[in-house]
Amino acid sequence: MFTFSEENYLKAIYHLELDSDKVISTNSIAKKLETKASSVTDMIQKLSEKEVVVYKKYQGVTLTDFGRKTAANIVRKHRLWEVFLVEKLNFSWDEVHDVAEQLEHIKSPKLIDQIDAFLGFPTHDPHGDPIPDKEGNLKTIEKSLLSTLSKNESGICVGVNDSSSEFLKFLDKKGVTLGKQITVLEKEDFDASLLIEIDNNKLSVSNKIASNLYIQRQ
Amino acid sequence: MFTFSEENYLKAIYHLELDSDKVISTNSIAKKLETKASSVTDMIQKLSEKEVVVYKKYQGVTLTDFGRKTAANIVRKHRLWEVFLVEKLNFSWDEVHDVAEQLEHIKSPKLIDQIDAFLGFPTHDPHGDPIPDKEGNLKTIEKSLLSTLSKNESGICVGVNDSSSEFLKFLDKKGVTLGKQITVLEKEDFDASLLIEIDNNKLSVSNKIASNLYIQRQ
DNA sequence: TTAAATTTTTAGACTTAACTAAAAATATAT
DNA sequence: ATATATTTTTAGTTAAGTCTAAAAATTTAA
Ligand SMILES: [Mn+2]
Ligand SMILES: [Mn+2]
Ligand SMILES: [Mn+2]
Ligand SMILES: [Mn+2]
Repeated sequence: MFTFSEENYLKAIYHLELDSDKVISTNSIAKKLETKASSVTDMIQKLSEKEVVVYKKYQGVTLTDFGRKTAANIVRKHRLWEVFLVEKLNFSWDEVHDVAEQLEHIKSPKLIDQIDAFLGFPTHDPHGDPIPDKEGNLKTIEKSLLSTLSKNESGICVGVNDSSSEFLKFLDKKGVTLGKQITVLEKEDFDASLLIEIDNNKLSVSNKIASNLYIQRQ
Repeated sequence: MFTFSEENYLKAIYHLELDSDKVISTNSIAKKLETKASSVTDMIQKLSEKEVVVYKKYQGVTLTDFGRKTAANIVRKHRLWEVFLVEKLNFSWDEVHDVAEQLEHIKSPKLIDQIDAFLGFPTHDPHGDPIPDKEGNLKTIEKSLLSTLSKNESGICVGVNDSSSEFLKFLDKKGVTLGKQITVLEKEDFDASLLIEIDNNKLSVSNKIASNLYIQRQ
């Protein structure tokens, strides 16, 4: 079994590997966990002892298969709990992350299996992120940042890149939620902002917004 | 905020106070938490600093109002989670305690309020124990140990004194569950065993069983 | 009421997971 | 290729929570 701290390190390394497929540096882990590089070195050495990461001094770290599966399982729990909170307990998508950060560490295989079944085996969490299966596999859907769409292209809003509470609340205010159809009406060269159509309304979105919204092209 | 360890100490003291209404000794806490008296002294001093207990060297400990409310809230969470696991996730009453021991430490007022509402504001947990309200008050129902009933008395099974998995599984096997009507047909002087009627069946129960089952007389 | 037994506290040590500061290794730039 | 900058590791502290062993206080028994 792993401590909370070990689980958080595993999850951080897992996420870093997913969006870089390179060896993960001490510093990048420190940045992600808002801790010091020296603390990371300590923990990495322990995780290496426990055979969840492969580590050579100064060479960064990679997850072993066992480590990756362990990490995926934590992410699985995190995302299933987020679905539960939204679907069953009337949480909004900007409120669930912090609670899920706690709930993901609860140790009970039966509990998470039952939550999964209770929710009807969801495949994605409230932010559009895929839920790893029990073996740790996740099927990613084809999705593109809104900022990469051309004029007149359209698609369905399927996820967010930034899932901070601020961004999510902003989207709520603008009426942008997952599942909505979006069409790019204009692209401004000047500031890379977009004029989009959503719910038969025109909405102007900055490049910052557009580079944090995932669209499934159609 | 309190650490897991502090919360467990608070809960232990709370339970000890409930079934003794005396000042609580260092040793009794150590026994309940399966730890050493010296560790208890350390922790008690910290809890005293935090003003959740009143402590004078060698004089034992009592909860302050704030401490009692804090402890009751942990028990509230524990029991609501137990109800959730049984009612919504198909756990049996002998499986829920260990998971609830973890879940009771999750910090999110909204979460527990929503669970409470989702469950329809239950008043008792799967073992018949009362669920403290948000102010920490618990209303206890009139109940007696089965062993205290006389011949020909009857009542409803409303709780267990021992909620170990072994005892609960044993009760399941014998068909004894909360809500069932029980009538005492015979009391044996020799070994204090009882012959009871339940579901139109006769069942012989030892004194050990009878002193761990709560009955609401009728 | 003194002695023995029990309970409780203190002192000192250990583990985990942080931190800072300094040393060592690696990467980058001249 | 050498100097500089950056990254990473090591060494040494700290705090929380536990432990054992010993001292102190309290309770019980003679
Ligand atoms: Mn999240
Ligand atoms: Mn999410
Ligand atoms: Mn319980
Ligand atoms: Mn219970």
